[in-house]
Amino acid sequence: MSIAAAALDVRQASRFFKALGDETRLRIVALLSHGELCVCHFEAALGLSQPNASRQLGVLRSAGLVESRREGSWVYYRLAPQLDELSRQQLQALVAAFSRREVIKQDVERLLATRGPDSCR
Amino acid sequence: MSIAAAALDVRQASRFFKALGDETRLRIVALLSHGELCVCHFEAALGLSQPNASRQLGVLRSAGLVESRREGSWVYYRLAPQLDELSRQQLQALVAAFSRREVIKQDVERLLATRGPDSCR
DNA sequence: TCACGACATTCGAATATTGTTATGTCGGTA
DNA sequence: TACCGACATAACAATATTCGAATGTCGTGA
Repeated sequence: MSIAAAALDVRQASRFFKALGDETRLRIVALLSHGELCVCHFEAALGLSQPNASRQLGVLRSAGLVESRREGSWVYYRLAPQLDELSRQQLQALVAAFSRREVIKQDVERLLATRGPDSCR
Repeated sequence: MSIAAAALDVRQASRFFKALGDETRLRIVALLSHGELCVCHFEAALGLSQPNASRQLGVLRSAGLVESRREGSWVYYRLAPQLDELSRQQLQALVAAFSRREVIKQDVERLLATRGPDSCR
C-alpha cells in the first residue's frame, strides 16, 4: 500500500479524527509538539489522574498518533511520524494553531515548571 | 474574536474532529465536495435509513461543518465556509485525499446515478 | 381542507466511552 | 530476595453515542 493510499483509508481516517475529538487528547498533542514527554508530565501539566493520563495516551497510540519508548522507570511519548501525508499535515496545522491558545499556553507553562533536572520525582 | 483566534479554540476544535470521527460522516463530507445535495441523495448513495441520514447531517451541522437550506420539499446540504483557517485547510485536505479511495469512488458513482433530472422521487 | 412526500425528532435498547478505585507489571535498588 | 516508584490494566458506575421504529413537522398539490 502506497503512502498516498494509506493516507486515504476511510476507517483509518475516522480513527484518527475520533482520537482528536476530545479536549484532553488535543491538549496532549499540543504538549507533545514541545518534544518527548513522560506520563508524569501530562499528569502535572493537565491535572490528570495517573490512570487517566495513561489511558488517553493509549487511545492516541492505538490511533497511530503517538509512539512510546521505555527508559528506566519512565515511558516517554512522542508524536508519531505519520504514515500518510494527510495525517501529517493535519497534525502539523493543528499544533501550529494551538500554540497560541490561552489554555494551551498555560499547559505549557505548567509543563516547563515540572520539566527541570528533577522532572519526575 | 478574530478568525485566527476562532480557529484555535480547543473546545470548538474537539467538536470539529469528533464530528469527523465517524466513517459515515466522512463519506458524507466527501460526497458534499461534489456540490450541494439533499438528504435523499445520501440515503441512496450511502445506503442509510432516512432518520440516520438526517441525524448524521445534523451532527455535522452542529459542529459547523455543513449548512443547509430548504427548497420546496427538499433540504439541501453543502459544506459550510469554515470560520477559521485551520478547519478550512483540514477539510480541503481531507476531501482532496478521499477522492481517490475506492469506497468513496463507489459512493460517488451511486450518487451520480441518482442525481439526474428526476433525482428525488 | 385533506393527503402525500421529504425531512426532523423522539424514544428505547444496544453499545461505547468516560473517570475513578483497585490491582498488576516492570525496572531499579537495596 | 524484597521493596518502591512509574506506568498499565481491570473492574465498575455514570454518561454518551448509536441505530431503527415510530411519530411529528412542514411544504406542496388536489
